[in-house]
Amino acid sequence: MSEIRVRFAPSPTGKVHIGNIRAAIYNWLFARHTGGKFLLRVEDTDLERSTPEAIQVLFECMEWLGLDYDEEVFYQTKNVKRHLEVVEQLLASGHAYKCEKTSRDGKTGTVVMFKMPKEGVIEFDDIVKGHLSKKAEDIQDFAIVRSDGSPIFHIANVVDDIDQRVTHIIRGDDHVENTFKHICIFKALGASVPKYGHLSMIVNQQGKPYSKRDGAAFVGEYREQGYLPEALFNYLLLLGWNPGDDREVLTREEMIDLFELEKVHVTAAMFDPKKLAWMNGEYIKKIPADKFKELLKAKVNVQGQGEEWWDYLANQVQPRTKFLNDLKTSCAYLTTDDFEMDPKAVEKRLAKDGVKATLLDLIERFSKVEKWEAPALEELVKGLSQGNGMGPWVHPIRVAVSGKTEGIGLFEMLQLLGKEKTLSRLGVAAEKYAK
RNA sequence: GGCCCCAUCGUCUAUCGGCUAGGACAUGAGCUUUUCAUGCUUGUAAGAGGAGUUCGACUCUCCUUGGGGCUGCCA
Repeated sequence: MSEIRVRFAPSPTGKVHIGNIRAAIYNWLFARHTGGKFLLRVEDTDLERSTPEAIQVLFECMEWLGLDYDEEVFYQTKNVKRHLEVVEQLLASGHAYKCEKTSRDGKTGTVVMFKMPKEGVIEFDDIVKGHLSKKAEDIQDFAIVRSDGSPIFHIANVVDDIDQRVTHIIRGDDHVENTFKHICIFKALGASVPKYGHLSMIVNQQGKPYSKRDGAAFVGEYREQGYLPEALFNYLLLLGWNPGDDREVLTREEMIDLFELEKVHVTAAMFDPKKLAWMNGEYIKKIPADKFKELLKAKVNVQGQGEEWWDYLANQVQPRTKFLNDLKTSCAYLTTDDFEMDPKAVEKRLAKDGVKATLLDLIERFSKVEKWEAPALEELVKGLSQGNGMGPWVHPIRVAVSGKTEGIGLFEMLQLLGKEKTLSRLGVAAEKYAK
């Protein structure tokens, strides 16, 4: 019984497309689930785009998502000699022939063509798409070596899969047609044909392949925007697969345990940034409190506060955060007195008749408070409202103190700011904005 | 044009012939006697169309329609 071996074989272009990385995720999960090996092959035959930097980006994306691979990285360019040897073999056995051809851009030269069978049916059982077949006559001979002598994808891909002893090829839908060709190469070489699983595409709202025009299409962009790798991983996994019950947020262990290629969907899936955002929030809530506090400290620059203060803030902020990158702006009022005032908020809550009097009254009352803590402050304002809504007090305070209409609990916010800052900001608001 | 594939709420999906068609995101309403980017309750919302098989079809078959992929000296 030979072990299961799968590979992720991207061509490094400097960016890793989400559809591509989903294929990597499925390969990885399949390998981990079955106890097989997950291999990384860099198809770097396009010398112009395959720079060391581009390969580095690939590695970083893999690592960010926790896609660790077994065995050494396999570089396609290092196997060119083998590719060409195999072509000689095909030439000798009559499975390939040389031919004069004119390319699209008008260059004429001699290429090596693979000779397709002229009759019969080529078929295979795709693990996700089911039985697929095609008449041999519907597939034309195709080039495997360019006129400059370099091997083409089809031959390189197959030879590498043979050399890496790949047993299952899990890749994008766009390779289905190639598969019929590749199977013929495997057979011509007397090699065993691997099993295939073709993944549907990730599409945009128009049902077209998801591209950079539709939003963030590359892994790096999600990283920059402050998405958690676990959230992207989980979301991409759900785009075409589910555990068979209502669970959606899954631990890595559950994913490995439950993943089955047979259950992967055949249909294309539309990418929904909103659901990803929701999932990111779910993962942010799962961050251990201590770790979240450290992340918060890194994003929000406030000096001279103790651990207790940070714990309190983190506790307030964590459940309301969907993107770590938002922390800096959502907490801006804590880091500087020169924070931005939302004009709409000012207009709605401060620039109204009577607000000035309210604020001045509050300043007077607040300045008498000795124990500057949220519950006491809340009691005070509650007393003012006399059982009616606290809106007339709460809204102006919030805007005066933070410049926004939204954020953490108001009284918690005041406690965190401290008495002095609260009073001075109420004063500024009364002078500058209120009527 | 030719070949191949696909089709359940707006979106991701459950259903492997018995369905009052379930869940999640989004969205509407309400509650949490302050904010919401938290939490809870709740509403709207789906089987493309047509034949057939069957006691019974979202589930099986065929056709139509619609969508996608491929058709390179790209991968």
